[in-house]
Amino acid sequence: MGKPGSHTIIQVALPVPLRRTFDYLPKPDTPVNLLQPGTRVKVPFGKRQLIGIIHGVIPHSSYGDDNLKTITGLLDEEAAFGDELVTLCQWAANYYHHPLGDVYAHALPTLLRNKDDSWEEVSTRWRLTQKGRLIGFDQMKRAKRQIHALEILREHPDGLHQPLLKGFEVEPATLRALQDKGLVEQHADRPPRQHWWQEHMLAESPLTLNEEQRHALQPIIANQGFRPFLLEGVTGSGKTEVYLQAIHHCLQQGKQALVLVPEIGLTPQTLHRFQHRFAVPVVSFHSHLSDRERLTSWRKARNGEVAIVLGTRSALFCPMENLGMIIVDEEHDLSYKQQEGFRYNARDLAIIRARLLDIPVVLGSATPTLESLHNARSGRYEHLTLNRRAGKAMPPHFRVLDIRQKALTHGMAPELLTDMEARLKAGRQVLVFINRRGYAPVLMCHDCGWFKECPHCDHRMTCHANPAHLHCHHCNHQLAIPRYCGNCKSTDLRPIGMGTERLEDNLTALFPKFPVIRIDRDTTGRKEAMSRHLERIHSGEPCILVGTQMLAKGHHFPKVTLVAVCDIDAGLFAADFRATEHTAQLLMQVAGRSGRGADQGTVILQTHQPAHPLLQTLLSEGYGAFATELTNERRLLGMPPYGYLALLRAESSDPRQAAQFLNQIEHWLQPQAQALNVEVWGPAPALMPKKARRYRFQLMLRAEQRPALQQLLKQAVKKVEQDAGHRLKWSVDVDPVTLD
DNA sequence: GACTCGGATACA
DNA sequence: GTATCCGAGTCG
Repeated sequence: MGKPGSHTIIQVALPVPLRRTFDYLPKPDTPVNLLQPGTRVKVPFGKRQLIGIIHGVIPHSSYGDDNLKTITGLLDEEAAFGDELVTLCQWAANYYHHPLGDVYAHALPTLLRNKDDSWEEVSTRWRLTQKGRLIGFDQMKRAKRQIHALEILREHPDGLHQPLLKGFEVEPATLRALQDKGLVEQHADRPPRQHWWQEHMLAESPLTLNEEQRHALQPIIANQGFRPFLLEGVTGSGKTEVYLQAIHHCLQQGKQALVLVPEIGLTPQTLHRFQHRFAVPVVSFHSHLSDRERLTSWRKARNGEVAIVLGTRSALFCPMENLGMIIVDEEHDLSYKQQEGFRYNARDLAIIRARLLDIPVVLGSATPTLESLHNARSGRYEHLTLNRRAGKAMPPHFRVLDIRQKALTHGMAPELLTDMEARLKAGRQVLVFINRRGYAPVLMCHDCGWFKECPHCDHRMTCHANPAHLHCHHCNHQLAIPRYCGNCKSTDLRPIGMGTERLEDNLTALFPKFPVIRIDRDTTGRKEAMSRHLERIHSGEPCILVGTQMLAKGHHFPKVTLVAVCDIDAGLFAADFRATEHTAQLLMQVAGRSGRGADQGTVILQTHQPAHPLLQTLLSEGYGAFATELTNERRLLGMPPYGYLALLRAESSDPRQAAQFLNQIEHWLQPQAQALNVEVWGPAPALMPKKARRYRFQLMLRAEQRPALQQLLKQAVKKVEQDAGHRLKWSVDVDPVTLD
C-alpha cells in the first residue's frame, strides 16, 4: 500500500460549467489505493470548498506541480461510482459536450452532491472504554447522572445508539463529559447489509405466456452478453409480463435488474405489480422522493440490498452492485430526454451502459421511435414483436369522424354525444382526450379581436376558470382576468376554444347524471389527488374521464369502452418535424386505454382532415406501416434516423445579442463544416422566439455521419466557450427530440 | 457557477 | 472622495 509521493497528482472534476478537470495534491498520508476514479473529494476552489469527483491520478500536472493546492479531504472510502458508471459519465460528457463535473453531479443523489457526509450508512454507538469498565463508582464523587450512564453501559457491553440511550434517560451532555474523562467512546459501525438474493424469488406465480410472448422472451433470456432488443408490442399485448419473466431469469443468475419508465408512467400500480410478483426487494427511484429517500434507494441498490430498481430517467445512473439487465419501457417517451442543462437521453445511455456491462437491454414500446425501429430493421437491435392483445381483450375499433360543416356542441359532433350517452347508460366509462389544460386557450375581445399575450413570452395567455386567472404555460406567469379589452376597452371578452376545464363544465351540463372526472396537471397537483381519482375510476361506476396526455400513459381502465379525441388536427400540422411522429404515438397510446377489459373498445377521432395521409395509413395499416412511410420521408430530407442533428442554442435578454453571436459562430464554423460535410443552418429564431423575457435563437447542425457531427461540435463548443460573454446563455443539444 | 477585481459612473 | 454597478477574468 503506497503513500502518495511527489508523483501523485489528482485530477478532479468539479460541478462548474467548465469543460476541464483541475489538478490537486493528495493529503500526505492518503494511501494511493483510495484515490480511485469516482471517489468524492472536497477541494478548495477559489474561496470556496467544492465537492468533486476524482477523474484520474497522474504523475505530473501541466499546471505545474508546485502551483497546486492540496485537497481538503477524501469523502468516501469506496468510490461512489463503480468503474462502469465512471466510464458512462465520461462517455456522456463527451457525447453531449457537457462539463464532466456537472454530469457527475447529475448522477449523484443531492445529499451526496452537496453534503460531505459519507454515503455509507454509519451509525455510532456509545460504549465503555477499558478505563470505564474498571472504574469504581466511589471515584465518581457526586456525578449521579454519569454513574447512571456507566451502569446502563455496563449492562450493554456492545454499546448503545444515541436514541436508545435517550430512552434510558442518558443525556448527550453526560456522555460528552464521560468522553472527556476517557470513560466512554464512540464506536462507528456499519449495520449488516442484507443481500437481496434468496432461494425463492417469486411471491406469486407468473402468468402463462401466449406463444408470441414466449417467442419474445426466449431470445432475451437465452442471450449472454450485450444485446439490444426492441420489444414492439401493441398496447395490452403483455409486454410487462415479458419484462417480469425476463427479470426473473436475470435474478436467478444472481444479477440485479434496472427498469426505466417514463416520468408519469411510474404509477403506484406499476410499483405494486413488481412488488407483488417478486419476493425480493424492489425500490423505486424518481423525482417525487425526498432527498433522504433517494439516498436510501441509491445506497441499497449500490450495496446489493435490492434486486430491482424501478425508476425514471435519472435512475439510469443508479449504481448497482451486479446489474444483469436493463429494461426501458415506453422507449419512445420524450421524458427520457432531459430538456435542460445536461441534455442526455436515458434510453440511449441505457444502451451504452448495457454495452459497458456486457448485458442485455430491452427497449419496449407499442409505438417505437423511428430511430429504434430503424435500428431494429437494420439488425443493430433484435426486433421482437407482440401483435395480439393478451387475454380476451380485442384491438380497438377506430372511427374517423368528419366534422367539416357539422354543428358541434361544445366542440363535439352529435354522433359522438349519442355514442357517449349510450355507453354511459350501459354502465360503461368514456374517456375524452384533449391535450390542452385550462378553460380556453385564449380570452379574446369580441369587438376587436385583441387578446392578452404573456409579457415575457411570444405566446397568448391561457384562460383558467378555477381559480380564475390568465396563465402562461411556458413561463408560469399569472395575471388576473382583465375586465376590459387592452385595445378598445370593450368589456365583451370571450373565451375562445376548448380546454380540459371547459370541457369538464360542458360535459357536466350535458350529462348531469354521470360524474365527470378531470385529470390534468391542475387536478393532480397533490400526491394523493391522482390516486383518489384513479380509485374512483377503478370502482367501475359509469363516468366520463376528461384529460390530457397524463391519462394516456401507463394506466389501465378496463371499463372504458370509448375514447374520443376531440381535436386531432392541431397535431397534424405542427412546425416541429417530429410532431407527426409524436402525434401518432400519442394517438395510439390514448387508443390503447380503451377496451382493455372484455369488451371491444372504440376510438373516435374528430377531424377536419379525414383524408389526411397520416391518419389514413395509421388507422388502416397500423403504426408499423405509418412509421415506414414517415421514415421514407425522413430519408429524403436526410433527417433522423437518416442523419444526425445537434442544436446550438443561445438566448439573451437583448433581442439582438444571441442572434449576432450565433451568426458569428456560424461564419467561423462554415469552412470546417464544409470540410467535414456537415450542414449548418441558421441562426434561426427558436420555435418560441421569446420565452421568459429572453430572446432565443439556434443553429442547427446536420450530418450524415455521427463522427463528423461530433468533431464539428467539439470545435463549435470550444469556440463558443471562448467567445460567449457572461450575459449570454447557451447550450448544446445533441440528438434533440424537439426543436423548440 | 461563484467570486473578485477594476474601471466607469453617479452623487454629495 | 466614496458608493455602486457592470463586465471581465479566474478558479488548480
